[in-house]
Amino acid sequence: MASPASIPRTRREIAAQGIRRAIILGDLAPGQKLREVALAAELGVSRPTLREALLLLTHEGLCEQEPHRGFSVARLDATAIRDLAETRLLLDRLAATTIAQDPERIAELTAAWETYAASGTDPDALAQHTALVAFHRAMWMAAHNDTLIRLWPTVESLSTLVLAQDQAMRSDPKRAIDLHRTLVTAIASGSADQIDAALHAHTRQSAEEFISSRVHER
Amino acid sequence: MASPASIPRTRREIAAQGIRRAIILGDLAPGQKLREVALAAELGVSRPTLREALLLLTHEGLCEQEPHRGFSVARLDATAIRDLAETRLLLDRLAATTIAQDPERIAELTAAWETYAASGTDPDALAQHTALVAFHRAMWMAAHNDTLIRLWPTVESLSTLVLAQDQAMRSDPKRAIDLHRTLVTAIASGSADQIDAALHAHTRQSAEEFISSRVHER
DNA sequence: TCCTTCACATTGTTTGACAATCTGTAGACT
DNA sequence: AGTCTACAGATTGTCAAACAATGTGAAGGA
Repeated sequence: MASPASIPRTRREIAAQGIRRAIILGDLAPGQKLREVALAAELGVSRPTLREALLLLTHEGLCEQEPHRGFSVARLDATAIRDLAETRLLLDRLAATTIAQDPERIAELTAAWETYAASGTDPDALAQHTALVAFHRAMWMAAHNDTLIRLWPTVESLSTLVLAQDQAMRSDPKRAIDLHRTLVTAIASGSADQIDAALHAHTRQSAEEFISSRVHER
Repeated sequence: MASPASIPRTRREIAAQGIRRAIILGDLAPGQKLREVALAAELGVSRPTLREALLLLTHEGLCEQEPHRGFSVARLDATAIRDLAETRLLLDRLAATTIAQDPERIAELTAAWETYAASGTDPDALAQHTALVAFHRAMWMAAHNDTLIRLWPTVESLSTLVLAQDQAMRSDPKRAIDLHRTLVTAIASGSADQIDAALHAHTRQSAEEFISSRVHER
């Protein structure tokens, strides 16, 4: 979701949302070519509008575009996944430490976690994913850092791609909720060490697990 | 420049480049509304193509779009500038420490600095800006971190906006080159403390200077 | 003076089309 | 037979013109 908090107002946004959904659900596999006419027809929008949507997704990182070869669903290798984990760790820490300095922002974060915990056990994979992503987005927004807000769409889509590439990533929902509660608690405590520990447990470990679960690479 | 290293192959890219240039040069002021028909005519492209270009710039952060109110040149307040400085500090450090671990990457960085030093004193403001930006881009690319590469366009455009908002930022070119040589040296030395010091001197101090130089805010 | 209403301007989107480029296949050549 | 070349089809990049939806500003009324 590029404009996540806001309800899509334009047909372009609706189209983009539909494609994101298809990628998350696995209906569009990484690397798959996206033929404009067919997609436009399927989504019920014109080709120019579809192209605007695809361009949006390309900039988010969900799609790729080569001149005269069109758009395709982006593909991540193990290195890219590790890079994402490393970078996210830094930025998550920035968000976390910023939040930790302001009780009001801690309250925001706690509220976000409660929302997530309430709907994070939904049996539907998409709903689960959406809830988890919403929590992380809320965390970045709670930091009230303008640059983080701008960088979020790219980070969100990269994360989504990682999840979309392998169902194995969607492991135990309850364990995930616990993991994030630990993070919220750590932030509320204000202890830098606790925050670091929780973040490592969260981001890095997840990525390592994910990579090691994949034997083959292209 | 969203696709900076590559020569623009499509008319969309040419249009985007033209708009970026106008913003950097100050021909398009922050906050200014961008009327599609006029701009399209001026750039010699059709309205749909122009919209694709504007969408690109919007995602980079150079422009903003409100539904049915169109596109305008983005505007940054003091807080946003400080946020950018803080976030860049983190990511620059990631790039720097990554580079420091590999002699080959250090060589890449050094080569980039030499290129920058050679053309950084150009009297033309645009050329100066381009050279400086190219150095920073090269630094992020030299880290070979996939996520950094993806995040760069956004960071670059935010930085460009900061520069575009005030000519005062474009201070002494020679001093700037020295500042960056210090950074390169620090990275080559591999000392984390030296890297941190150089980065602080670079990013943060520049931003603070910039903010303090501006009395008024909107 | 302030608010409402309406015409105008601009955006969001569509349709249809054409040139440029890519892709895959069939035929020519070694 | 295997490899290269040329062509036809498919797909993309771009354009032109148009219409509906929404925003904006000015004229008129309370």
